[in-house]
Amino acid sequence: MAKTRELLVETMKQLLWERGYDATSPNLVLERSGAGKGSFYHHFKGKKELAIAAMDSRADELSEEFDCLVAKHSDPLAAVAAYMCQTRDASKGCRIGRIVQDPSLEDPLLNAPLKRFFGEQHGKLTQLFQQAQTESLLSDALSPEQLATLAISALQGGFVYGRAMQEGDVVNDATDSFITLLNTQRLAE
Amino acid sequence: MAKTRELLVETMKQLLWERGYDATSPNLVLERSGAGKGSFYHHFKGKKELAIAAMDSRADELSEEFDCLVAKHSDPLAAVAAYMCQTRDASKGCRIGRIVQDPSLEDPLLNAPLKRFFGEQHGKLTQLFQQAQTESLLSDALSPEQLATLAISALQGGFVYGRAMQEGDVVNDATDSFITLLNTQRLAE
DNA sequence: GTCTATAGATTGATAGAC
DNA sequence: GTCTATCAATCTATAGAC
Repeated sequence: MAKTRELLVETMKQLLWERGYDATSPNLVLERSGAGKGSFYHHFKGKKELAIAAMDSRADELSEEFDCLVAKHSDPLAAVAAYMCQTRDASKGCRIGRIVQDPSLEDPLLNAPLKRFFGEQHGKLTQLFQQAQTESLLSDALSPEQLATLAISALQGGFVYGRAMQEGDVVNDATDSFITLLNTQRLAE
Repeated sequence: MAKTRELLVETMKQLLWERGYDATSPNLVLERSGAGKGSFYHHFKGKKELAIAAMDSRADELSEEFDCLVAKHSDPLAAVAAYMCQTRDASKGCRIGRIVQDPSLEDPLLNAPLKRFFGEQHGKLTQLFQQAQTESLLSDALSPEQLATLAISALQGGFVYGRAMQEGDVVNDATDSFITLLNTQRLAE
């Protein structure tokens, strides 16, 4: 079936989340998906190509989740808060940021989906903060770009810190702290 | 010489920084240090034991750096700012946070040095923020613990985001943004 | 399009001479 | 305390039958 390709991509997405790129072998993908080696190398040139397809798919999925969540809020700062304060588990790691530190990710081809995702995410957050300032909901002590950078970093760093401390909840302490600090910059209407 | 052990630890520290734990093979340590396999397995039970020694050494080194820097500032918020805004390079990664996401770091023995370091760092930062609030230099909109969590996360997340974007400077955008936002919480004297 | 068998390199670790 | 030679396992990938 043509679905074998899709099955391999979905399995790779799961394994990239659980173990990252370097620690995920083609054998592991095949064992978990039930596919055979021949299928794998028929659909993909190798591990790298499959991983790129999986990361692109993951990036699209997370982007869509973000857009859906933002669409539910007319207040741009409420949208940011809703995004940041979703319940997460640092022991599992970020579905996409999890991979960033793998040595192989220095390869520009492998890194491209990550760069695209984080770039787009930064743009979307910048736009929300920009809108909040335009609507006089937010002080201009920081630029929209600075706030977007800090939002992304607080989230990604919360995952790192939480995993190091072996406490999955810590990632939400980090995001909650960011939102609390951000709320001190709200302007009265 | 007894210095071979020390040489292996230093080489491992460098490689853990450059490549993390899983991607660093004993062979690589030996090749770079010039030591032989016999020496390695004479001084250490294996890769894991060497890595723990290297991480403990790194944690002590970074802790000492932090203490030296803090000792130079009587204003606790100036100390935090000086620490956060040191020039860093995300492409190299954090000398210790770099390793957190490696799959093998789920092993509690391997993770212990990281947990110790980040725990201590959080304690020291909490104390600085606590002191700032006691001296009425800082608003109490956020607890000292929350601010410490956010400081650590902004730094670690800045490394992740910067590496994903392949722009080493981005880590300092993240830390600068945190300090700028923190400074809005300074109280007039 | 899928399978099994196998290749060649590298992994972490051990053996045994010196 | 240090060396070289070697091990079994695993890695990414290929070959070739069906």
